[in-house]
Amino acid sequence: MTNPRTHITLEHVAQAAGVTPMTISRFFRTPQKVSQGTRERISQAIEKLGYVADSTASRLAGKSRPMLAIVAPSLDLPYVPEIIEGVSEAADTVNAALMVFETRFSLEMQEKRIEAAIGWRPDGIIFVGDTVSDRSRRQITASGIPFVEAWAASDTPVGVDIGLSHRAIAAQMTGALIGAGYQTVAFGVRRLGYRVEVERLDGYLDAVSSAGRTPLVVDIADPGEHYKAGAMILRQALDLTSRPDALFLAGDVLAAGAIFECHRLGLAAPLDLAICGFGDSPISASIVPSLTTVRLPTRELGYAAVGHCIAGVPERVGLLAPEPIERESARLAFE
Amino acid sequence: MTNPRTHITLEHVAQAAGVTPMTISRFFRTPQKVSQGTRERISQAIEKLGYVADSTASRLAGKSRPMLAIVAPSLDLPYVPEIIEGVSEAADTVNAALMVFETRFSLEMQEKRIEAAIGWRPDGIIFVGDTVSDRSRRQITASGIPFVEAWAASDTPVGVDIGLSHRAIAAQMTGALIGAGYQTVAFGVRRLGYRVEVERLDGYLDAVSSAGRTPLVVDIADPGEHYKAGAMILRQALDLTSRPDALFLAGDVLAAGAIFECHRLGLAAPLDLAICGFGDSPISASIVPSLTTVRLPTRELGYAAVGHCIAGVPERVGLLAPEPIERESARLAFE
DNA sequence: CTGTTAGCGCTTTCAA
DNA sequence: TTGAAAGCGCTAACAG
Repeated sequence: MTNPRTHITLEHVAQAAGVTPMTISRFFRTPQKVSQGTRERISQAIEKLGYVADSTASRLAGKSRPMLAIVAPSLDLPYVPEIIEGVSEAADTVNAALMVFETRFSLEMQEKRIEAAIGWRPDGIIFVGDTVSDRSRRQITASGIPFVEAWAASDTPVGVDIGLSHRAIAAQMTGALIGAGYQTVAFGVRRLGYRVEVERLDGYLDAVSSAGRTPLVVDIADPGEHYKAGAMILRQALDLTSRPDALFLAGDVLAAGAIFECHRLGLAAPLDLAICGFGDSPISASIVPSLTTVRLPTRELGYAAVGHCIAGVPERVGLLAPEPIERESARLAFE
Repeated sequence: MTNPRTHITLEHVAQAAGVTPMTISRFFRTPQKVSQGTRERISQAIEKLGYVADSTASRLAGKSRPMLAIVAPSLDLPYVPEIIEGVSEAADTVNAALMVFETRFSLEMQEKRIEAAIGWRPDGIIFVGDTVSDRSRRQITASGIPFVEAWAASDTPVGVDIGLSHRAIAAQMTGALIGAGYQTVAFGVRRLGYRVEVERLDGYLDAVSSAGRTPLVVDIADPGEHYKAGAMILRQALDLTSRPDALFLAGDVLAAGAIFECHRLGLAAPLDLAICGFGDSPISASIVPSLTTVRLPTRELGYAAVGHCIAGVPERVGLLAPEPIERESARLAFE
C-alpha cells in the first residue's frame, strides 16, 4: 500500500470542495452533470491536493480504466520492444495502461507470468511466447480475458491468433537463396529454447530437403550477447566440412554479428560468403554491407493485437505479410 | 471489466470447496493455518475452476501485491529496455509486476503518464525522463508513492535521485579525447528535446572551452532512425569549415551509424576520423572498428531503483560509476 | 482451524 | 444538480 498518511481519496477532495464523494466521482465521469460552480471548486480542490483517482478502485467498482498486459520472453531481443511499441501506440489511442511480464525463456516462468497477468485483470493479454500450458489455458478461459497470440502462430490457439508462421517464412527465404544460385546454404541459430527458433530451423530444413540439398546447421546454445553469438556462428559455419557459400541466420542481430566477424577475418560478404538475416532490425539497412533479410510486421502485430482486446482502437491498414528484402549481403530469387 | 459470465471469484471457489471465502483467502495467505484436508479440497477447486486471485482487489483490501511503474520516453532507445531489464530482474526477486508508461519525448505526455502511473497505486515509480512539472510534483508528493529518478540526475529531485550527471560524463570523455591528442573534437547530437541530450552537449562545451578550443557542434533534429541519424551527423561533421579529427557522438547507436557511413565513404576510423560513442551498447564491442565509448550502469540503475521502492530486494554490488572504454575507434587519455 | 463483521476507494442505482 | 445506500473482490481483526 501507498503511504497511509499522505493518501488523498475522493473523500478528502469532497470535504475540501464541500460536497459528497459522489459528486467528485461525477466530476470525472460525467462533468456535464455537475454545476459550473461546483465544478470549479472541485477542480481547485483536486489541483491543490494533488489528487489522482485510484484506478484499481475504479476498476473494482465497475468503471474499467483500460489496461493491457503483455507477456514476452525478454526485452533483450530486438523484436520484443518493437512489438511493445506497436502495442503502446495503439494503447495510447484509448489511454490504456500497459503491464509487461517477462518469461525469461522459461516455460515454468511463462506459466507464472500468465497467472500474474490474469491476476491484475487486464482488458487483454498480448502474448509473445511459447506453447501455452494446459493449466494456463484453463486459467485464461476461466478469466474471460481476451488472449492474443501475436508472434508465433499456434496450432491450438487459446484465444485469438494473429501470429506468423516462422517456419513458412524461413522456408521461403531459404528457397529464395537457393533460387538465387547459392549452392550450399547453411543455417545458423542460437537456440534459446523457444519455439520460434525451432520453427525457423524446421522451415530451413523443409526448403533444403525439398530442393534436394543437404542441410548444414550451426546450432549454438550460447546464452551470451547476440552480436558475439553471430560471430561464433560464422566461425563455426566456416569450419563445416563442406564450406557454405551462403549463411542464413535466424535473426538480424546474429547476422550483423556475422558480418562484423567477416570484416575481422578479412572476408567480404557476399563475395566470399553471402549472409541473410531474419527480422529486418534497424541495423540491417545501415550496416555495411547492408543486410538481406525479411521484414516482419512487429509493430503492426502489436498494434493489431490491441484491437482484439479493446474496442475503439482505430484500425490501421498495415501490411501484415512478411516481406523479403534483398540488400547487398545476399541475392534473393523467387520461383 | 473482464467477461462477467465466466468470472471466477473467491466465492465460487469457496462454494466448490464447501468453505467460506475467508478460508480460501487464508489458503493463499497463510496456508499453514488451514487444515490439510481443506487445503486439498481448496487446491483442487482452484485448479478445476482455473481460479486466479484478483490482485487489484487484494491491494484495495490491504494486502499489497507488489507492483512498480516505470515512466520512460520510449522503448525505441537502447538504454530504456536495458534499464527496464534491470528493474525487471530486481522486481522478479520480490515477484513484483511492472507497468510501463511511455512519454514519447513530450513533457505534456510525461505529465499525463506520471498521473496515470500514480492512478494505479504502484509501490514505486521509476522515472527515466525529463524535468518533472510542478503539477506532477504535487501529485507525487500527495500520493506518497516512492519516486526514483534513475537516469538523469536532477538538481531538484522529487524523491530519491540515483541518476547520472550526463554533463560531467560528457565533459570527462571530451577531455579524454583532447588529452589523447585530437586537435579538433566535434560533437554530434540528435536532439529529441530531452534534457539528457542538452546535458551531454553542455558537458562537451564545458570541456572544450576549458581546454581553450573552439566548439564544433552538429546538432540535428531528425526524428528518424538512429543509425541513419548517425550517418547524417557524420556527413555534416565532414562538411564543417574546420574539419574535425575526432567526432564524439551522444549515443552509441549514432556512433555506429557514423562508422557505417565511414565505410561507405571509404574513410577509416580512427585514421581519417576518430569516433567515440556514449553508452556502451552491445553493438560497440562487436562493430568494426570496435567503438570507444563510456559504459553507463543502465541495468544496475534499474536494479538499484527497485530497492528504493520495495523492501526485500537483495542488494547487489554493482559499479554505479560510468566507465570510459577505449577501443579501436578512438584513443582516450586522462590527465 | 474456521467463520463473522467491517471496510479498502470507488461507482452503480435509486431517490431527493 | 446532488446525495444515500449497496456492493465490486478481497483481507484485517476479531470471535468462536
